[in-house]
Amino acid sequence: MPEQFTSLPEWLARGIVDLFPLATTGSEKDNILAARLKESEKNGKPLRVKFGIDPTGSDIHLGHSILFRKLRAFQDAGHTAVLIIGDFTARIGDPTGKSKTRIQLSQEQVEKNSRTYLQQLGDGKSKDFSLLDFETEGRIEIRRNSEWLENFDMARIIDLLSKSTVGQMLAKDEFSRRYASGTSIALHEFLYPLLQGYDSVAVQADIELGGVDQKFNVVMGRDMQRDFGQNPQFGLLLPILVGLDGVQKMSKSLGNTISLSEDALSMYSKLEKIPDGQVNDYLTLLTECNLDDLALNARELQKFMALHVTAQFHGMSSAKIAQADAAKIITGINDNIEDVLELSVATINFPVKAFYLLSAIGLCSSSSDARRKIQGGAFRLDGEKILDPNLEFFDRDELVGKIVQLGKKTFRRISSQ
RNA sequence: GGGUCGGUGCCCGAGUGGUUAAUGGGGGCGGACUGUAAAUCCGCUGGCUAUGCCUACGUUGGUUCAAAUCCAACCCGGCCCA
Repeated sequence: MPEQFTSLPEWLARGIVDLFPLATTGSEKDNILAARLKESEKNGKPLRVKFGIDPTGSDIHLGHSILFRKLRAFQDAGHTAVLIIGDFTARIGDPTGKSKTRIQLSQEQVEKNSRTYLQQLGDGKSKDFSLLDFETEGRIEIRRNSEWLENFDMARIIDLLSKSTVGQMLAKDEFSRRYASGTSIALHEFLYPLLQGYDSVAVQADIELGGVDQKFNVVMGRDMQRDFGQNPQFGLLLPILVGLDGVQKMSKSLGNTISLSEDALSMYSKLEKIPDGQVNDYLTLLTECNLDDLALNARELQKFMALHVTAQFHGMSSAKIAQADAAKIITGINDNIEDVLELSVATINFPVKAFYLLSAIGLCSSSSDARRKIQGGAFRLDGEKILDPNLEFFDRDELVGKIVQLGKKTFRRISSQ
């Protein structure tokens, strides 16, 4: 743990890369987060921890989960998670990390995404099996920023705009890069950081969580709060999780994600392939495991990490089954995999050709794709490689109970219905 | 608003009247290999129950036997000028 965070409790300090303000002298100690936590404990007033999500997608992956885990840690310590659904700002699109103007989403789409998000975070579930605590009174507050942004009038907007400068905006990494490279920057994109900053004012945040790429926006929140006469929030930044490729950040558009909704086997299989250099980060950011006790070689460490991360979402026993199954797949002993998803062929009309089957069943994205995969040797039925895309199956019973394998990782057992 | 350059498949980027789903690279997927992986090598990388038929080079029309390639209008972007 970096030295400057040692005054913080372990649950809070774990994994964080930046915290501000960070007092360096005794006279400023009121600004220190540690002192603030103690004070809150003493007067029994929980801190309001802001975290904003833009409902621009519908799927939460492990990369998102590190922020939610930290938010949960605050909840468990008795504080209030203020989850802001950026239903209004999503319609602008956060320019952070974007090389081009984001497409503005419709209100219906945003609403739909929000619901899916909350569901995945555990709304309605027991806190023991969910990412956030929706159960305990006072631990969560869900706000939509359309609540206060929708009815901003022009005077208000101008007032907000006056609080930042073109220089400040152009100092922001993405903007300067885009400006320099001649990519368009629409004016409304400048509004995004200001509005996210204003969210902090609206909910009177004490702390804001964010990824390191959110620093600009979080700092803007502090500026806004100061301008509106509030005590500026603390900024607490967590690293960006690197994705499956081991290089780029985990992000849906890069296709290198592990989604929270994945089944245990697929989650485990992906995790055990995380490049060696990232395994420690995964352990730090995605588990509570104590790293000091681990004296494992690289491969064992990958498996250990994969097991523990998977266990958090599926339970330890399912994770262990996934581990055993994954080992069988790797060693080529595919016949008695326990935890294979079932696949129905009830809607298929027989006789059916192999390529059409794979496509209709949803394992391949199109029938052309299925043909290519089969010709490339990716398709096995009960371990037997099938290379002819036109091979016909004459009736259902011929297939029921068999294991369809596509590539190395995808296994499905054909069910009777 | 004026001038000018440009918009090509997931991305970058060739092509500039005529076999051809469109060179090349990246990414992705599949196969081999291996400690899973990475690296390397090989293959694939629009769609269709398909040995043929569709749809594709910003949009819409036009010229032509033939257009991503020529023309027109429109839409979008960069730069310069206002």
